[in-house]
This record gives sequence, structure tokens and C-alpha cells, in this order.
Amino acid sequence: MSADADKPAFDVIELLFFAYRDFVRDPDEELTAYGFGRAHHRVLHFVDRNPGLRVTELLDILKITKQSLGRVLRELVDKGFITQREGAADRRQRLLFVTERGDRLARELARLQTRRVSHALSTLDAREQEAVRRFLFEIIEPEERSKVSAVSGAEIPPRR
Amino acid sequence: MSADADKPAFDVIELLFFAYRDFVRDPDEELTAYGFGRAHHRVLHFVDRNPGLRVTELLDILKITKQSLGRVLRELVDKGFITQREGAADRRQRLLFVTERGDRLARELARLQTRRVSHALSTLDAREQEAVRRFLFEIIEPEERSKVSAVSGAEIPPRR
DNA sequence: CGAAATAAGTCAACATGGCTGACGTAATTT
DNA sequence: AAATTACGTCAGCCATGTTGACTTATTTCG
Repeated sequence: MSADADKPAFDVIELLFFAYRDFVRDPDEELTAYGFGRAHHRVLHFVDRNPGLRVTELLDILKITKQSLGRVLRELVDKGFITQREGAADRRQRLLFVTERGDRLARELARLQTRRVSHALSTLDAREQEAVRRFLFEIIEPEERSKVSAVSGAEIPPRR
Repeated sequence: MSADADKPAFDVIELLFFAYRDFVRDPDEELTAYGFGRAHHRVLHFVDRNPGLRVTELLDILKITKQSLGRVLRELVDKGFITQREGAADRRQRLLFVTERGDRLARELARLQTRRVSHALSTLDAREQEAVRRFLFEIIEPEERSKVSAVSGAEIPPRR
């Protein structure tokens, strides 16, 4: 096989650390201007991408507790970046939507990260770009993969 | 070009989030048994990989403050996972080394992450694997790349 | 119908790991 | 001899995660 499963993959482990460290840098800076942090970014992002998201679904995506989410969600609602609407079928639900302001911020943050990602992808041909997507997808915990496919637009080409 | 620099790269942005979320999961669990957290892991990892690392260098790698590092470093030293030795040339320096215990833990944590990474790499051919390394390397802030090459064993094949 | 389960929110207390600012000490460099 | 550097430390603050307990409204199920 090409990958020695036994020999420590130090290089990729470290690249993941450094890449992620810098991947979240630009948004982090921008967010301080709004009094927000990384946690707010994540919530805003997934609500922007999935209008009408239920709170329970968001908790499952983020893998944090209801209480942790509660704090940042309240701030996002108070400052007018997210609104909640009662579910039509199930009135216990508080479906989440971004406001126009929320959408603008979400897209600005996505633009910053897209700039970085697009640059990196531009050094690869189409097949190699697909390989990157497959690699990241396969890093994800197996039971989580179907959920990621559902929530994210990412289409992962099959192995081989 | 293959990558639309304007169209938001939502798929890769989200894959990076989910992949990193799960990438740090196994070590996080293991670490609680020692009363350590993610911050200790990072310190232990880079000292294990770079014996004799200087404190200043470590600060530059982690991009945190001296005070933040001080806390976790003290705990790692107190619990016998890291030792400090006076620099031979410059006696102001406190060069960092892992103890035998430290080495064992560092390698165990690396094993967990290697398992995940190796699996993901195994779905790719050799050229695609190189593409993954190049992608991650290009995500890193340009001025940081040479430092990463120096500290990490990662050999990044040139673009094209 | 009534009981149980579910969706969501909230209060309180605590842990981790960042941060700033101010200082101190030893050693090296200029 | 003075300035700089490497490292450490005290004190306090902030963001974001945790557990545990409890409430309210609504839906589901026997």
C-alpha cells in the first residue's frame, strides 16, 4: 500500500495543525469588530447555509452542549444576525434563519476563507482537487459522514 | 482555471471544519486520563518532534503568548513529561526535551491521529497524496511556510 | 384521554486555554 | 556599563467549553 499505516504520519498531522490554525485566522480578526468569536462564526455559517435549521440539528453538527450554543445563539439573535421562527408542523421547534445582516456577515467571512482555499486548490488539477475533498471526508468519523453529506453541499466522489 | 476564486468554496470550508473536529477527538479523550488538554498535546508533540526546542521557537509555532504556554509547560514539567536543560552556547535558554514518559504519550497520541490520517490517505494514489500535502501547505500563511518546512518533516513538492 | 417523550430554554457553577499588562532575573550583546 | 534578549511569573479578564438540575410547551403513544 502507498500509506504505511504504522509509521507515524507526522507530516500530515502537522500540516493539518498549521493549515487549520491559519484557516480560522482571517475570520477571527473580522469577528472581533462585531464582538463575536469563532463560536458565533460556526453558528452563523451553518444557519446561513441551512435556512430553517432546527436547534437539535445544529447541536449535532457542532458537537457542543445546548448551554454553550444557547449563549452564542442569544447574542446573535439579540444583535440581529439570526431570527427564530416557530416550526409549522411542530410548534415546539424554533427554526433558525439568518437576517439580511446575518447573511452579509456570513458571506463576508466565507469570502475570506474561500480566498485562502481557492488559492490552495488552484495549485492542483481537477482530479487532485477531488482527492483533497475525499481525503478530508475520510478523516471524518464514519458514522458522521452521511450527516455531513446531508448538511453540506460537498459531493464526495467514491474511492477509486 | 479549475477553481472559481469568486464562488464560495463552501464544500471545502465545511470539510475542513468537520475533518479537524474529528481529527482532534481521539487525542482529546486520551488526554483527559492524564489531566491534560489539547494545549498540552500540542506542546508535547512539537517538543517530541524537535528535541532541544527553545521556548521562543515554540511560542512562534503555536502563536500563543508566553503566559499561556507557561501554564501548560509547567504542568508538563511537574508531571514529568518534559524536562528543561540550560543551553550550552547560550545559558539563558531552557531547551525543551521530552522524558521517556513524555515520548511514550506523544507517540501514543500520534498513533491515534496516524490511524485516522493513514486511512484517509489510503483512499488516494501517490500523486493524490502529494496533492493533499500541497493543498494543506498552500493554506498556510505565506510567511509561515518556510518555518513550517523547517520545523516539520513535511516535504512539499513544488506546484506543478 | 392521560402519560411519556421531545424541543427548547435557563440558572448556576466550573474548567480550559486564550489574552493584556506589569515586573523580575540572569545572561548576552553592543 | 548599558541595552537587549530569553525566560518566568503574578494578577486579572474573556471566550467557550463542561455538568447538573429544572421549566415550559408541545407532540406522541399506549
